[in-house]
Amino acid sequence: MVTIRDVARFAGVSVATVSRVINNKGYVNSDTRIRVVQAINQLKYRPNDVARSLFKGKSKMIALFVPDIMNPFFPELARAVEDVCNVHHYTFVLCNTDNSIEKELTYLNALQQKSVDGIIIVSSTLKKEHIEEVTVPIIALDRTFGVELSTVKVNNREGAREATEYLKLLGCQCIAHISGPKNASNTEERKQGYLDVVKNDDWFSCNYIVSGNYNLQVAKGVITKLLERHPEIDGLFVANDVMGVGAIKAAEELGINVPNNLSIIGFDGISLGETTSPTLTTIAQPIYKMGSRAAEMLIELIINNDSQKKTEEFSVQLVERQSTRPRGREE
Amino acid sequence: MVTIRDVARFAGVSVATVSRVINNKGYVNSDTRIRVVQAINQLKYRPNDVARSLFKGKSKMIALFVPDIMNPFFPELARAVEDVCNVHHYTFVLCNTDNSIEKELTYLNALQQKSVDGIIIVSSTLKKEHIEEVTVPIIALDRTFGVELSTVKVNNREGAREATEYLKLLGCQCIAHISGPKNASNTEERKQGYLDVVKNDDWFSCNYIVSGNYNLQVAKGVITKLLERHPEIDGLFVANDVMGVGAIKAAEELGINVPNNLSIIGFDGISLGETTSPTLTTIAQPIYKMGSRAAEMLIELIINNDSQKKTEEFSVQLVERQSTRPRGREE
DNA sequence: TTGAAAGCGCTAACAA
DNA sequence: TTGTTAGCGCTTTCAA
Repeated sequence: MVTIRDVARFAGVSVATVSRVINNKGYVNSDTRIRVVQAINQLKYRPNDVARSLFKGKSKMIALFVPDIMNPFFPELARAVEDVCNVHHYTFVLCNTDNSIEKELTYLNALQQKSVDGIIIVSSTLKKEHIEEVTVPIIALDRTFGVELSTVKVNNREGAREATEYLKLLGCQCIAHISGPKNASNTEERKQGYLDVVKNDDWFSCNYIVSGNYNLQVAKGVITKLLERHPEIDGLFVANDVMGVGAIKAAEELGINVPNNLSIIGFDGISLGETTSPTLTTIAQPIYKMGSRAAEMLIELIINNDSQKKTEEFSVQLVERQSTRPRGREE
Repeated sequence: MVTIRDVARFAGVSVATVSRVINNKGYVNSDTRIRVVQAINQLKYRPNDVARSLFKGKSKMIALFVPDIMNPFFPELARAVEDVCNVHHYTFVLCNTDNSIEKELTYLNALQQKSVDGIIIVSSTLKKEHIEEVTVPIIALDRTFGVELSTVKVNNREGAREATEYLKLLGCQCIAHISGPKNASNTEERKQGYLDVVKNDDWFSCNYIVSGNYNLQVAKGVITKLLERHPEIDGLFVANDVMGVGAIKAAEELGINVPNNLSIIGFDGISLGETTSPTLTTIAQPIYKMGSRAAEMLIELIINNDSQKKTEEFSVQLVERQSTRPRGREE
């Protein structure tokens, strides 16, 4: 391995001068600089980032915690974060947590030992006491957890209202809601948005809310049961698109025509919703933008170590596809 | 930050002794050990991995290159690699290359500066000369590129043969092939497998092979044209599932009934193929196994620095779903 | 069984 | 404008 000493020797200068050249910092005579640059090129010298990290106490690495990269909502988020990392010369570390507090804590420890500069976290399980000892900057993404942190998310409640109102507008008379896992903050927000719209309706009953755990198979199962038990349901607001696909599958197997006899709307706007038949109407989040914004905020935080917490809330957008249709207007 | 010096001072020993305790290496009196352990716990000491890396010249990090994590084939691979990393206490770095040689070279450089211990690469663009200067162990995954490296892949040619023969068995009289991008090694292998089965048939013509670039939209476009121009086609072997979904969509829009009038078989076995309607028959790869095996091989390579190259070829499996059906047996 | 000290490759304070 | 040197926190040789 070629070190800064080798370069210094080769160019006939001190290591300090070489350091000045490679960091473009401090006074260096232009002739000297040229000699150094030539030496660097001749020797194909590359500075050792580990040594730099040791001195600086920073590693130029950023980590992203997601429950599971195999869940199709997360790759776009990961991609966005990585792209921003790239621009700013950070290395991107990906951590799948499986919503396990143990894994999260293990990662938190390991990453700090590696002097990771900052972490973007999608979590439903972390609590205040776990984060308190963490000294690196953290951004919460997609959902909050019991800690006050700078956050990037969407207005879930409003999006859920919009979804439910849209179903009403189509003429749905009985709208059920498939919700996410209890501990996720956005589960509650989306459920509230749904309730805002329907809770005072005559037909409404709590039985129309069931949890599908943000999981396709689980959702498909509970939706099948729900639709069998309640044939009066003609609208379904499903709290994410993965479960929305489960809803379409469930209806298909039950022989219920979507959208003629049942309108289904999801939440997220992942591309999976475009591949089903019918394609899935949804409340789309600006996923890529959220990921990249979170990364940018984190990098700002790393640089300025600003202790002020701020939440950036993006707005969602209704994307009309084939799984919804006005009641009584079959084709 | 608590350092090894602090622990040493607190325990009344030297840093060498503390080092011996935390690494469980060398002689340490059991009383001394207890004192040190207590000091570590009291002070909540965590060794600094950056300092360790600097000394060892290794970082306990592994990187994975994929074209784009948003392509649904790659998350499972990434997940597998990360799981294995976890078991062996490696940190997992994800790099999206977009099939760009510039990005790949930039990553290769950056990662070496960070003393990354090894790299798993899915690439169609890297060449011998780019890899020659790389000193860290590398494993090729999913496809080969012009370098002799230890490799984990499936027997694409055989899988392609199996797919095409399956279509023949169903009674297809005219089978087209949608291939991947020219530069990917598995594109050629799958195309060869297809040709093995059909090239001597009377009906066969090169016009039945078109490239869809492993991309849904591109594939959908070319397949639409192909089916319009050649209504005689009754079987489609599509070189990956993403394009297979494009094929189903194209047929749907053209009003061609799948599987009654056209059988479609994909390749990969990603779960996306289960969400379409009809679901996609496919040649499934053991994706998770391949990822985890690649990671295990890499870690072996890191430890033993064995220079011997070996290729592990997994076998594929036909998964019959709804997009294929015997000719003349409509339901 | 333990400790002193060199050194991994780099940066930055200080001196010249 | 340049060089000397003290660390960053750790591991490991060598000597005691």
